[in-house]
Parts: sequence; structure tokens; C-alpha cells
Amino acid sequence: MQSGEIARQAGVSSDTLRHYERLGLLAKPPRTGGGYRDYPSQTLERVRLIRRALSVGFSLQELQAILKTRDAGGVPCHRVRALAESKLAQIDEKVREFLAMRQQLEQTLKKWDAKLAGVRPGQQAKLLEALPEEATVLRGMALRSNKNKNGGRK
Amino acid sequence: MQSGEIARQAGVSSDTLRHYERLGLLAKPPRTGGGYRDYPSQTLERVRLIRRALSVGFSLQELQAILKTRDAGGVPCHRVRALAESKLAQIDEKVREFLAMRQQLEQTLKKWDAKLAGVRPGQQAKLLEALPEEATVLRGMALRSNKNKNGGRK
DNA sequence: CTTGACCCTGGAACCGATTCCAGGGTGTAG
DNA sequence: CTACACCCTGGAATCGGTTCCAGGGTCAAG
Repeated sequence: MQSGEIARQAGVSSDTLRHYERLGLLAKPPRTGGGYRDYPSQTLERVRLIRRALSVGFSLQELQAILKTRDAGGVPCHRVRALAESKLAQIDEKVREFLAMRQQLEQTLKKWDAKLAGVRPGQQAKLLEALPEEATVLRGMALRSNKNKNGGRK
Repeated sequence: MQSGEIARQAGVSSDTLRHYERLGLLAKPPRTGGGYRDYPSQTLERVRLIRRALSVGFSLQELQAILKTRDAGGVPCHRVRALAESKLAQIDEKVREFLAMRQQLEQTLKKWDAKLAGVRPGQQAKLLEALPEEATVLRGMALRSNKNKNGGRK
């Protein structure tokens, strides 16, 4: 199978495949006469495995270490389990942070609406001044959802 | 007040203040004879306002636009309100995504523990293979909490 | 005069996963 | 021979907020 084929089936771009290969997550596949990658069919499952692991919070770096151990015949299972457990805690932390943020924002919106009702049109309501205490700042935490950046195959 | 003073009081670094100035969130302050920034006292409140807005999900870019309008005497209030409302929706989306992730991971952990119990020590349990369907991937979404990167003043 | 604390500048590094780029080759159908 | 789709490379860009850097100046106390 050549790269585009794997990419399509796994729902990633072929750029991503090359990236995984660079990071050592995918073995370097044999090449055809023309220099094209000729992936063995198990690669598809491997890519899917990586995607699933990513989707529950593993990082490429972690997977790199784990898969390397495993490909060498090692037994990283307990390390994997421990890692997953810490992921769970981290997710909980994130959720807590977002909920705190949400709470602040919702309160703020209520306050603002009351305020806006009492301000003449064309006058500054100074909404931002009415923000509550600075809570935990989720630094560098983009809110925009980036799910469907590459949804369609093009 | 010079930069370190504002920084301390607002709980940010003076690098951050310069950064905000570069982005146009803070007006260029007058300088002392020696070239030091000499901030008017309102700047402190301005910085705090920015921090609060960040903490509920506004971006520096958005704040830049809003504050620019406002400083020019404009009335961005309704835009601000609408923006805040969309933030709320985005937060909800993020929470949903994280909870889905959490759910996946928790199920997975359970499955793994059952599996580990039945595998002889020293044998690969192939935990990663047992990951559930790839759900929504929170791409580029670091899990590590970065709250206290600069907690203490140094 | 020296020490030490503070400030200045603009540009680059950081995080992580992915994407994009230019400049070029391969393979196949018409 | 010409399109056209696909593949190759490695290095850089992206996102956002912050931090870090080198190389230099200011200012007060001792």
C-alpha cells in the first residue's frame, strides 16, 4: 500500500504518516522501484492505534517510547497503565479548570445583562471592568475547536 | 511606577507587560530621563482587566480590538457580550470533548486491569490494542497543567 | 569606584501535532 | 507527448501566550 492509501484508510494525511515515521512511531517501510513507500498492511492498524492513543491523551513522544520498547520485545504494559492513569487525573484537572472558567463567564454574562439594561445606547457599559477576580488562567489554551480542520479528504 | 512595580502588583512578568505593549493592549507609557517606563497608576487596573479577560477565555487579539475601540471612545459592549457568549459555547464544547476523552480512558483502564490480571508477568498485554474507537481528537491539546509556571516572583 | 538591583531592546525559543512549501520525480491513460 | 494524479525531500510555518536571550544602560548604596 502506498502512503495515500494508508492515509485515507486511517483518516490522516500522508504528511502525518511521514511525520510519524520521522519520530520513529512507524518503521521505515520498504520502497518500490520508483522510491515510493510500500507499506505492509499492518501499518494501517499501527496508525489507527496511534490515533486512538492520541485521542485519549497520549502524546506522540510517549507513544514513541512505548512502541519502541514494545517493538524491541519489551513489556511496557504497566508503564502504560500508570501513564493512562495519570492522564485521567490530568483530564479531570482540565475539566475542573474549564468548568471554573465557565462558571465565571456565566456569572459575568448575567451581571452584564443587568448592566446593559441600564445603560443608554451609545454609552460605554464598561463590561470588562465587571469581570470577576482573575481565576486560574488556562494559559495558551485555545478555545476554538479544531476538530474538522482536515475533515474532508479533499 | 516602573515596570517591575506594575508587574509585581498585577502578578505578571515585566516581559509580559512589554509584550502587551507591543500588541497595543497597553499604551506606550512616558519615559523617565534614563529611558525607564513610567506607568500611570491606571495601568495596573488595565493589566488586571486583561488578566481577568484572559482567564475567562478572551484572547489577546480580541482584547486588542476591543480595547482599541474603547480607547477611541467607541462602544464595543454589545460585541463584547456576543463574544463572551460564544466563548461560553466554546468552553462547553471543550468540556464535552474532555469528558468524552475521560470516559474513553476510564473504560479503557477497566478493560486493561481485567486483561492484566490474566497475563503472565513478562508477557505483552497489548494494552494499546485495546483502545476504543478513535473519538474526537483534541489536537494539539496539551494535557499537562501549566498553572504554576511562574507562580513565585523569583 | 564597585556592587547589585533594576531597566532597555528586538528577535528568537518554547510547547505539540500537524500542515505547508518548493522543486522535483513516477506512473499511467489518452 | 501531454495531462494529471500521486509521490518524494527536509525544513519551515502554524497556533498563542509567555519566556528567554545577549549585550547594554541607569541608579542608588557602600
